[in-house]
Amino acid sequence: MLHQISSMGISEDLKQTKFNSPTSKAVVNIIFTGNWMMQQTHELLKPYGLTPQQYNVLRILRGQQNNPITVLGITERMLDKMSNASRLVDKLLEKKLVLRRECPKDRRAVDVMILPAGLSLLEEIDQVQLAWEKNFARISTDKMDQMNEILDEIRNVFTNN
Amino acid sequence: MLHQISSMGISEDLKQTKFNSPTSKAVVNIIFTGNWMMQQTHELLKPYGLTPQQYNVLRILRGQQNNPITVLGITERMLDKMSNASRLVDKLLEKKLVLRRECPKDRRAVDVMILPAGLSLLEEIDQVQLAWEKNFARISTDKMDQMNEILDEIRNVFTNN
DNA sequence: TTGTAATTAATGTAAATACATTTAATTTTG
DNA sequence: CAAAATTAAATGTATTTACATTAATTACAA
Repeated sequence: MLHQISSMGISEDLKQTKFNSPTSKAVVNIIFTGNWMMQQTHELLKPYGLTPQQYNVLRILRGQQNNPITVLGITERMLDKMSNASRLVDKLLEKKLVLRRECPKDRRAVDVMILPAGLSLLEEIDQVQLAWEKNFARISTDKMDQMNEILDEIRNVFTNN
Repeated sequence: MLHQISSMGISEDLKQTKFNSPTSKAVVNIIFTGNWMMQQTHELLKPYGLTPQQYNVLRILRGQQNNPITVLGITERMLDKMSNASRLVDKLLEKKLVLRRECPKDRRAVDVMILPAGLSLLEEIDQVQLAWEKNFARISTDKMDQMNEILDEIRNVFTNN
């Protein structure tokens, strides 16, 4: 069960705030909705003892399909690059969800792989995540596509010019 | 139906990721773009010695138009509710950007107001912020409006049912 | 009224984060 | 080859965060 942290008030405030332009509003709106979405995810993960960052790392490991990935590789793929992949892997190791060993090709590097326990935990969470996403069913696929496109475009403003 | 997301605009690291649906992608995309946007804002604010949270509080205070607001009032309006408004106000006080005094109507509460120094700092930042937003000029106002509408709709899914 | 509940802000704290530094291994250069 | 530069991961640390608790005041109910 997800709890809303009195979004009524904040959403209201966002509406009441006067913005100079749709762009000015978008900047605040994206940050705000991103925080909100992260908070929702956080609540969803709590029963499974994972932080959103740990979850993100686990999913990256799953995406490797049984191939090991180095700590640096994880860092490059993380949503929030500033977090410390080393310590996140520590946490996952404590929970026995991943395996860590020296990389044979380069002894500076460390290979990390997801364990079956990690995979089955992810599968369990997948179910809940999917069920939760049904909350958005009333928003059309077209709209979601549109929004994804615009978000991508917004970030690209800085990458292609 | 599986949607293969073509992600021209998606950052390098998310590019490979396959999503099961536009909604699944949207969840990650919103969090990721929110982090990205926050990071941009953070860089923009660094020269002025403000964290994004302190900046947010200052803007809330400016929005009060010379009326005091309590610490609780600030908390309710903050983008990230979990931060500690009390300590944020402490920081702004150290910088002599705000005024804090006991609320005469309720001695439990504390009134906070922005000082002229705070206002002029905000005005300075406004200039830079506005200049930075010009980076998004090539994205049409219509698109920004669309996106704002969809983001609002996404959050509202949980408030109206 | 008086005691109980509630609210408001501040404080305590364990953990997480941002960022710098260190250590070890590898690559490059002279 | 040896020295210097670079790279990868871990570690140190100050700050921030999330969350619980406390202290003071107000509201409320018996």
